[in-house]
Amino acid sequence: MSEAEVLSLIHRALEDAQGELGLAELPEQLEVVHPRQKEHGDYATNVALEVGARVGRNPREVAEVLVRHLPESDLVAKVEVAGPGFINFTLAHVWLHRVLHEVERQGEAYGRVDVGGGERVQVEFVSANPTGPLHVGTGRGAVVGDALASLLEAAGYRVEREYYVNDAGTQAALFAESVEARYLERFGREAEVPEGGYEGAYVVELAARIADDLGEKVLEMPREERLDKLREEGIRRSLDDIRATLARFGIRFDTWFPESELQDSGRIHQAVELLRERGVAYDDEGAVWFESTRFGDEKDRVLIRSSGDHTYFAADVAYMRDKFGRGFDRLIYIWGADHHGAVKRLSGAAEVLGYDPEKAEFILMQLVALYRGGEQVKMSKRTGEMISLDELLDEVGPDAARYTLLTRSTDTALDFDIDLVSSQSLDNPVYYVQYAHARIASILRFAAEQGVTMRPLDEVDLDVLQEETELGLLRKIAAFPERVALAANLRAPHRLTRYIEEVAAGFHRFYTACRVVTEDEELTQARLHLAAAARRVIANALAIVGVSAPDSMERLDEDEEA
RNA sequence: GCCCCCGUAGCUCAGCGGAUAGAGCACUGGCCUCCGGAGCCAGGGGCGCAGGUUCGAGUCCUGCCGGGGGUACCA
Repeated sequence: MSEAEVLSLIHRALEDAQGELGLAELPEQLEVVHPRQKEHGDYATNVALEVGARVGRNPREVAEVLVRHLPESDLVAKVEVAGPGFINFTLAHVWLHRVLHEVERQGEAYGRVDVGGGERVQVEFVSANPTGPLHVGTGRGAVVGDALASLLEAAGYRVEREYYVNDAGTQAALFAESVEARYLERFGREAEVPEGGYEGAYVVELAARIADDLGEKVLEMPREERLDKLREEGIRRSLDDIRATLARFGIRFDTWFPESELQDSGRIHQAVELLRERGVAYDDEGAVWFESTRFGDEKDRVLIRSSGDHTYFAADVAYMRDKFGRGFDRLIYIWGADHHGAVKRLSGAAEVLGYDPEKAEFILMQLVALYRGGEQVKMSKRTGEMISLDELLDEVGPDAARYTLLTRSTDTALDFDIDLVSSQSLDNPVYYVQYAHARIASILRFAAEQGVTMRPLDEVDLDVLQEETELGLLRKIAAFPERVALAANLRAPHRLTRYIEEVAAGFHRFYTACRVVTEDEELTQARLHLAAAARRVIANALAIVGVSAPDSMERLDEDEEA
């Protein structure tokens, strides 16, 4: 609202002054920003700079003209022309006080905005092969995908979360053979994990569980039937494990979409044939190829191998058709950066198939490098040398793990040192913001204990909130909706964790400078409402990123053994 | 070679084309008769290099240098 109000003032001034400025057309895009320097007010606009450049007049003069034409508003305390020609708006305190009413009125919904317009968007994430436990790298995708989905919901999109289950390709077959080997060994038979198969201890345990559940009956099956059975049993159990791990992170999916469904229904081959009809697929050396060089790829890529098996890419094309066919307006893929090569291909295919490539967004996450005690831990699913996400959660806890994975831009590679995050966990910003929340809860408890009852906001004189730290906190609280919109538009959940830290810092500063519960009843009432609003914003924002907002935290044990 | 990401404070990272570039950690010095000191305040230090676009560039474009990742009829 705030931005819109200021923008409309500027717009009216522009219309009014159009003739005087000799401006043929109004600038189509007006914008205001929050200046970095406090002295520059709450909002600043650069229109005068743009208009000045366009009509060849000194921007400061233009700014002066515009200011003369600005409509009066009792929400604006001061308007100034500054620097090269910025117009700075300082909001009246009344405006800031008003935000507390807004927070109270909207409650849990405060911060929600509508930039999505109810668009149906599907976020597909994790989608790790169900051949073993999730590891830390996939953890980043899990957390970012889930937080982004929540963020988009808060921004007015209708969101569905989906996990694509690779249960039909080469890896699934290798997995089945690996499980088979361990299963046979379990019954004393000679067997070996195939070349390129899954060597990890996980498969041994999994085979043992299957052997316990099904006994020897799988032994007698013909090979092909046995492999089918073991693949199905193995994948089902892996998915259960994956689901359990994700549940610890608070992540759930609306849909688990199996690749086998695309294969069994013949839709992968259908998709390939469609590409052929559009003239971008051809046969060569017994395989079917996609002309990805048309889309900037350095070479064409195989869709169907000469063995008759489809590649991941072929399934991806069929899968995308399926997604759009289900009526989503927008698809968001959360992929690891190691898959970036597939992006051009797939969006090329989308274009050929008549979809708007803009409607399929790819968010590439740079990789997570895991460290333990300063030493990098090399991970390989094949050899089974890896730290699972479960182990990480055991050591660090879901809140700290989740928050840490959300503090950085997805464009940045992330070094995650387990020892550092767990041993220095008190320095983790997640505790900083949770502490702010708990502190506020504690104040509210204290007030109640003192017999102070919060009056309805309508009966509280908010005008007593005039301290710099009070106003600063109010500004942070007021900014929540626009921060949600920005983070959603940028598809950047880390923008939100940053914001939460700003609110927490704003609160801590306020707390240090201002005592809430005092003899002054009016001031106490106003400050209680301010604190409650800050708590509400922290809680709502933490809910979006999926981190808990505790009402109390365990006290540090000062007497810990030295 | 080609493709993607990154290069900002001693370290880890933010930064919506705007004015005097911010946090955390680390370091130094302060702040509890009172609501939780897991806090607050103060201090030092920084946009890889070279061009270009723009009234204005950490931000956009080109080239170079450095780091990470990808580049299979693997996923």
